[in-house]
Amino acid sequence: MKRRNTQAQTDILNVLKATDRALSHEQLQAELEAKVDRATIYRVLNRFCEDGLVHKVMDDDGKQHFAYCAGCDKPNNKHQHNHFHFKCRKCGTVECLQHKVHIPLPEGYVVTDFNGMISGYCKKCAEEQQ
Amino acid sequence: MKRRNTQAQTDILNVLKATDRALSHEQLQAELEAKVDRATIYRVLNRFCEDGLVHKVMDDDGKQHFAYCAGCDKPNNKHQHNHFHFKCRKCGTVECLQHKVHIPLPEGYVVTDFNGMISGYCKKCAEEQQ
DNA sequence: TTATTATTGCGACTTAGTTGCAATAATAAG
DNA sequence: CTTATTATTGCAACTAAGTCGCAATAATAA
Repeated sequence: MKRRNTQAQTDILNVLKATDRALSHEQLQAELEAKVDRATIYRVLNRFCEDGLVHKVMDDDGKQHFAYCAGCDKPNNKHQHNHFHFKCRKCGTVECLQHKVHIPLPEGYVVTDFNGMISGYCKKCAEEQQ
Repeated sequence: MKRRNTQAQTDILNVLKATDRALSHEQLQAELEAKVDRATIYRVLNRFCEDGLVHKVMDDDGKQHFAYCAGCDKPNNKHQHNHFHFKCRKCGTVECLQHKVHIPLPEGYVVTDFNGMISGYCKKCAEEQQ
């Protein structure tokens, strides 16, 4: 199953590369100005995840967000997304936090994925709040 | 809006108290042997969350899980769920990890919620794996 | 230029969770 | 104990996110 170069894919990747945020499908579609089909966007994003180009984060409403892998660790060719994300309850942006975490696991446990999400108010929205 | 004591509520709370796991709606319903309506279960669980009796965790498939608050911090009457959860990809159980985390946030940011989920294989399933 | 097959778009579908509303039942009032 | 109040329940309908099958399209290879 060899990958092909398509307009949809480069468009989507460009949108993701142009921001340091993790975008929801909705936000992505808005940026793309509805030029790409819903289902296609999801399929492209999932392919990107498989290829390690992008990582997926789940917010606490159960919505997927996708971010271009910029500052992700890659020890021995394996992607690691052991950083947290912050979601602002007001403006809805999801951003990657720098801080890397290592959680000690009970003996014998094997990790495959990491999903860390903190919600609250970003500086701008917190100030506007009262 | 005063709370009332009902059968459904005590049943649900008892199921949650009887385990150290975070249960999905599905798992809970199985334990209850379908005696309680789907919508009611969700409503009861959300009420428990509001009252700080239970905490909600999102797994990386976007599914909610609920756990009785046993080892949760309560500094000045405010609940804190700053611990991680581990979800086994094979048996599907979600358990609370002891390790508490503190993530440094950019200045001016305000935290309201914390959701940390690690996926992989628990000891039992990891051993059975190969 | 043609053949192969990955990718797309469309629509239908699934699953998790929510909501409106009438019926039920826990508590308060008499 | 009886009645009134209203929180809670059950049901069905709904919503929203994400997936899937399939025929049409379009990258790449031949």
